[in-house]
Amino acid sequence: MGRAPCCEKTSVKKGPWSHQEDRILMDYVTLHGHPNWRVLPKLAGLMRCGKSCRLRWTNYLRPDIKRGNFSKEEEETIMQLHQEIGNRWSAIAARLPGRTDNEIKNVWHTHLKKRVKQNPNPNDANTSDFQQKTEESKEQGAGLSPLETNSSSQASYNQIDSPQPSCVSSMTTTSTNDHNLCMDDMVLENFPEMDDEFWSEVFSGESSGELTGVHESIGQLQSACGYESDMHNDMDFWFNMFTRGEELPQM
DNA sequence: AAGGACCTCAACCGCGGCATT
DNA sequence: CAATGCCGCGGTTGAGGTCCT
Repeated sequence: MGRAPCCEKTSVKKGPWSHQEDRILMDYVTLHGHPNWRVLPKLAGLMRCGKSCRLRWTNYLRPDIKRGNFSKEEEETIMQLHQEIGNRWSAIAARLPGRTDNEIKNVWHTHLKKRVKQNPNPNDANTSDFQQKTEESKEQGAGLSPLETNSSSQASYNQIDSPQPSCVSSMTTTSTNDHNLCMDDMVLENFPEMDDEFWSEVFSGESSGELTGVHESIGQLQSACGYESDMHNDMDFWFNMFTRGEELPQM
């Protein structure tokens, strides 16, 4: 007997995620967590396979994802770890906070593999011709890296019903604009760890109305953004924070 | 300016491992 | 212990963007 299909292929939507689907998934996971990916789409009202939802969440919607170009340090780490443990992307991702295995895999296949091929010693990788060439070509191209181009073209993400994933990247692709505070930098400074536990804690006290320390910080952040802290506004608040790149005030 | 070649990366697929029944 | 179900991983694909001629 073969393995049962992960979902009913007929009634399942495939392909790029729409803005609305992102919102539904994010709202649902934020409120209820993801105890069972298989039934989650049904409960959330999404015409997606559970796997697809999990992938979307882990690769894009998760709030602790760091986006933007990989730093040299990160690239070196990837090359070193790859040399040590091979194609174990998830293990490598575990050593690079905020990076996903998919992202690392892509970077490996598109850049690092070639670089390593050309220069097997990772320590010398920085000086390889390939990297110079790559960086040169990146700097050309209208003066924007692909990601920057991406995020700028998606600056009006909330107006476009586009399946683009970089709702988060518009905030976290930082460096060029100090005014656009990086969500990671800003929030992580205030909150030690934003993992699943964090998020469940964030919303766990909603019904009781009890504010934990985390809630207080969030409350401050929300009021600084002009939000009142109630259930409905929490939803809008976090949605805007993570998907629309709403600018954060200094705390 | 056009269009073909190449590159990037989001998303899908299938499989293995582990937990549960 | 076998069957079943779910999750997570790694490989692969294909659409869209960019570069080159």
